[in-house]
Amino acid sequence: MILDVRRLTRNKRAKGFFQRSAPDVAKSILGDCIVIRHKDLFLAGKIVEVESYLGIKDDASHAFGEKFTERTKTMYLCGGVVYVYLIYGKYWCFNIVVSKKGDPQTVFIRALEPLVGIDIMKKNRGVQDIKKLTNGPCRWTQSFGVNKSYLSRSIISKDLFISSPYHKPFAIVKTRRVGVDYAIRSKGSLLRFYIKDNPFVSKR
DNA sequence: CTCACGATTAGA
DNA sequence: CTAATCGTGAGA
Repeated sequence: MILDVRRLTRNKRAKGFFQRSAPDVAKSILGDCIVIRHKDLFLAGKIVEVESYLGIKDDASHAFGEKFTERTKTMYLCGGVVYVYLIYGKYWCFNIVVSKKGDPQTVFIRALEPLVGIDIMKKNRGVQDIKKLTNGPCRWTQSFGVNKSYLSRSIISKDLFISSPYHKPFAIVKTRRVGVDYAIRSKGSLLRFYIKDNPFVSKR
């Protein structure tokens, strides 16, 4: 399968795709590619692991109980923009805001399979092992050079978009979300989805 | 202004 | 298993 940027651009996901519930978007985005322009080159990876966050009623969500702060206000925008935040003082977590304006649901991208620009990813992350470039939520963002400047950016643009250039059939595994045991009420919900047997899914 | 902490990772 | 590391948010 040849994956050039032209082909990726032709199959771009449109605005309406993101105006649905987080679990719906999360499941249908599996197997898609995320494409990010890095300087004058494009980086791309296949989305192999995601989680959905349900917003106001989800006690694992930053927007639980209608929490509205400088950080979370982006989550209340209309679906189709990026929500990034810094964790542990050094890593960036990348989410896509979905659903309608005022309903802060998000899809958290946890792992990719590297496709285009692998040499740049190695350089950005300072790691040579391809298996460790993108197999975690803050590993792939490091490889792709994601930082605070991505906050509130559109996920339907020339330099940053989701593409569905092909879809080989695959099985989807549903599990509990990772690292949200503090969420008494929703920690047991099956809101994490990944492609069965894909070697780039993050380790527990 | 102060201070506890995290949707993780690397390393012992 | 634990330390790292700092912006954010809640509270004084």
